[in-house]
Amino acid sequence: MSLRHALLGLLSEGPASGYDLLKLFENSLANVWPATQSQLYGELGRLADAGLITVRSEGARGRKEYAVTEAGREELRHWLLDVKPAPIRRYEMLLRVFFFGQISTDDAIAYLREQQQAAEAAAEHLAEVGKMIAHHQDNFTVYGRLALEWGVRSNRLHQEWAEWAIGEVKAHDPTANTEPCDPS
Amino acid sequence: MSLRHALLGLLSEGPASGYDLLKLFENSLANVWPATQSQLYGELGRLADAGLITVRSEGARGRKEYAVTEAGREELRHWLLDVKPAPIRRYEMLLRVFFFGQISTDDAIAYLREQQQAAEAAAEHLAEVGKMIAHHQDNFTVYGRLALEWGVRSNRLHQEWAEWAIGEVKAHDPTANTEPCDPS
DNA sequence: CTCTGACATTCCAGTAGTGACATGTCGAAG
DNA sequence: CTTCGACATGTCACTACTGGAATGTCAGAG
Repeated sequence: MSLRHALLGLLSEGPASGYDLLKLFENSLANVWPATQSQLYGELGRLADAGLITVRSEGARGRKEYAVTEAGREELRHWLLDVKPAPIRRYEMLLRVFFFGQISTDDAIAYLREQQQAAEAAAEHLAEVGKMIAHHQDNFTVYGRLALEWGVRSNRLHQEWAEWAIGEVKAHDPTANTEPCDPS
Repeated sequence: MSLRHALLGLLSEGPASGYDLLKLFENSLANVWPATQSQLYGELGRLADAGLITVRSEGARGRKEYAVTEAGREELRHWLLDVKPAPIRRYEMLLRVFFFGQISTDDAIAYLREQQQAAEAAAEHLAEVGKMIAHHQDNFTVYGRLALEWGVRSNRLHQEWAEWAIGEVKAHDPTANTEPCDPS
């Protein structure tokens, strides 16, 4: 049910069409809550049915400009203040780690290296986002920067963990690599 | 499609029934990939239909003991080696941060404090898991500890970020109450 | 004038996950 | 001998999300 609130939040900053919202999503919320076009339009319809938003005007090309209603604003506040965010529970990347026993030590290390590189790439992407929004000062961007910093730190964690995990895997099976291990 | 591979992975360590797998899940994989009972049984059926696992024997109370087939082992290896894990993209917690403009600074800070506490609680939970598995030495546990360490670091990140973000929010609106309940 | 590309919406089939319910067996304790 | 809790599986309705296709409008470039 979070897309619903993401849309209410975006519309709280000003009226917009489905198409506008789709564009807005791309370089902001999509980083923390992606949504496809079909999902977005569907949700807008349901939101309108529920009276949380209204069609403020119909423009050219069938464009419908939506605006939040008072009920919508209320719902958004309620969600922000009273509903606890669901913690993340699914980590496909970590799931595989449990099964390292099924592959060779070298393959496991290669997997971890890839993860490290993926985090590096993600860090570059975030740096770009940071540059793009560097001169914006709207509410949305100001607070979005908090999320951005989370991303930066998260990527660092990812990289450092992978480094450490490679060490652990090597220590557990020293035959895989040049690093010797004490034969007590 | 990850539950499929989680089950193949569990069965790779030895045959088990749906019920057994459900229990196994609880204190290991559920931390990185939760699944409900209905999902699990459903997936076992599909896995058997696909020939990736077979019913090795039927015991008392309708118990069906499943074992991986060669095709299943192959599929698991393929997934481990060739399929890139999907990165995490949904952070309900961060989504709300974008909308801090809709609530008071004090409420935003309270939200971040709650997040910090949630991370603390999660850290305690992981510490317990760590204690529980301290003396196990199976493959599963050994590699699971890598995932556990990720969790520990992740919680630390969560807490430190929240601390930092509170500072940022305060800096952005200095009228907010700075030391809420410290009478020193 | 025509074509292209951005604007703009709607619908649909399919998959994954949730939560609840229904059903039944077996061993052990009282 | 009954009842209770662990064992054990199956089914259903619902929601969220994915990916793709279909449809059409309008402005500006050539």
